[in-house]
Amino acid sequence: MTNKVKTITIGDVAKKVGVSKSTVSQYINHRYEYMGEQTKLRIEEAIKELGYQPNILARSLKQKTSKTIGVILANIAHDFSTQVVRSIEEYCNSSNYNIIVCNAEDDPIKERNHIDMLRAKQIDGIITLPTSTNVDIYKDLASEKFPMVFIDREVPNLNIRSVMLDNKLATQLAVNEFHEHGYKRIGFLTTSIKKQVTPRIERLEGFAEALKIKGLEINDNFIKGVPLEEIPNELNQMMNSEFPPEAILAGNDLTLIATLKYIKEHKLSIPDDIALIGIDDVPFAPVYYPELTTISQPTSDMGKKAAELLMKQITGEEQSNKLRYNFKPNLIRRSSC
Amino acid sequence: MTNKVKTITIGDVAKKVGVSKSTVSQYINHRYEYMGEQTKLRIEEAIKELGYQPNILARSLKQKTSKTIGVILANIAHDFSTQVVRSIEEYCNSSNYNIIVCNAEDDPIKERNHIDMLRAKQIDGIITLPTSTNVDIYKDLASEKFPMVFIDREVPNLNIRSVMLDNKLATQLAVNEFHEHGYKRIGFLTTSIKKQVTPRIERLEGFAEALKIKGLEINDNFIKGVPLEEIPNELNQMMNSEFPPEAILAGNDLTLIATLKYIKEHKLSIPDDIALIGIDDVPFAPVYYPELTTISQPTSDMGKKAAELLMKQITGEEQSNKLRYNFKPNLIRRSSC
DNA sequence: TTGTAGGCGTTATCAG
DNA sequence: CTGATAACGCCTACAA
Repeated sequence: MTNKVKTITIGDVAKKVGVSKSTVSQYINHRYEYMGEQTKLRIEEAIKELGYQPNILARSLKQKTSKTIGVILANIAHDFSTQVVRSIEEYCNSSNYNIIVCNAEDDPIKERNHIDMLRAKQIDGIITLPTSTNVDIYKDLASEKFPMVFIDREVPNLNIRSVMLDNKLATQLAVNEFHEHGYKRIGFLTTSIKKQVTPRIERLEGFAEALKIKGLEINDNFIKGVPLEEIPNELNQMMNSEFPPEAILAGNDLTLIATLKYIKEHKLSIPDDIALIGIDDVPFAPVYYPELTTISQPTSDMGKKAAELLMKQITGEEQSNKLRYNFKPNLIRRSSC
Repeated sequence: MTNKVKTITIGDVAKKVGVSKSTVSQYINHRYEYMGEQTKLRIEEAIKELGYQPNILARSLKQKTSKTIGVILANIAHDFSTQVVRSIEEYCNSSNYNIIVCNAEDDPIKERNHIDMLRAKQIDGIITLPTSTNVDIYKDLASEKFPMVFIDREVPNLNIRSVMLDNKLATQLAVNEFHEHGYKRIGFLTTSIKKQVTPRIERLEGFAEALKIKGLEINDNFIKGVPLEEIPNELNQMMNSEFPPEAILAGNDLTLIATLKYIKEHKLSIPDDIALIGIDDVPFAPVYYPELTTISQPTSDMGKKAAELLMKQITGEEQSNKLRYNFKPNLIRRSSC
């Protein structure tokens, strides 16, 4: 075993100073009000000398709050995830909360394990990013009124707040942009396989609606949600159909790259052979040839909002009944369309 | 306050079944050996009915091990970081450990806070990715023999294992590749401002050595480690010098993108006006025009190794005295050079 | 095979 | 202003 130095406790400090544990505890928790200046200083010194560090576990056990929240990511590989995590962490740290980040790798089993683990660790709340299709996991938590916020997912009848992109608007922005440039046959590709999940539904709705408004044809063969590996196949089918799409909307960063790969391999040119817009403003968008037009999500605002909502739940602060917090996507016009 | 459902404990289960707490504890810890099949089943049932979940905090408090390790990232924005985290988590989860990921945002203060927090939470070990320059923080931990592994950083005389890229080789691969293509004046740009830190030293050494071997000139003005924002400036100076570099080695993903931006803005062409190699195989490298030659790091192997080494320290398993575990970079030849 | 008792390190209550 | 004492939920001897 590792030669762990004997853990030094509040008792050791107390003994050294010659006061009781309670007094030291007061000190640690900054309740100096009725504390002699002398004792205060002596405790301070003793703590330094002994290198004492409070055991948060013990505190949490007693206080029934761990000052920690869990963040479950569907897939940490998406830029969106890491960006959101950054702002969640920033917000939480400034409220003296810590976060435990979990990566579900798009695997519902892992997701459930993570949730169990987090609960067992007595975390005070959970922020979840879009994961798999199994939303029912969360029903129990919801019925216990366990503090929880979703990002990019809504579950009906569950009374859980969601921080969402305005998905309809996102696809509409794209379609309108395509339309302005004269493209008529527009495809929509994404890796989301979750048919029933809000973002997908909304994006499709927005997509279809926008096409309709512009008087463009809706072709189901050009609208696909498939695992990443199958993107090339789908593209192949689309592009080899009689009237192939002239423009493609890529649903996220990974889809975008897969599409670019296809385009490159088939020596197509953007936007002449095929126009392109990606949802998520990838870091290389402005340096690509041509520069890529994208729809950006306000990731850091979204993360912050989620953290804020969760904190309010945890602390029991008053909050509105609003269940959905919509964030506007932003079209960044560059040259791929 | 949130209407938390009364937490149900091991005692509740015991009461319901009509046995003692210890028996239930036995069950939870899979020590069925001397347990009646009956009791076992009844406990199982009771646990389900009550929805009992063990409180890991309490357990950790008793057992003095939290089955959790901390991972401190210098900056989660680097692809390298997230990739490493993924494999660390994978390894740990399979050993029934959890990880707490912290992002220092390149800020030493945040780093220190994270360390304090992690220790207070009684984590069993720490894996740290390259952070700031203040290595002394770790000296205390080292002297306590606190389980710890570095990635991409070595600290002399500290007896802490490090998982490293073979940095010398990385720059040599690049220089050799440049040389083979006939480039003579080669620049090296990176965001690392930590002068004393191993990777930087090694990369510079490797870089200089390789230049020397190839009989190329070493120009200090072409070798720069500056904050990301200043990359354009540095490039500007280099490119406007009398004999500007014909090739640039970008030290990481962010530097690469900044460099590409400069190149684009100045309408330079790759590799004719300027050849380019990036350390870190960015996801868009194969779809860029031209495809980008990169030096990839075996991120997932490195993460796994780090986790493995840490676990051995934690469990006290025998291990070699080797302090540095070197991983070979890999040149991915594409068309930017 | 199961129960009892004590303790892990902290905080809360209430008395002094 | 400070100190005893009893929890928090769990685990581990040891006893029965």
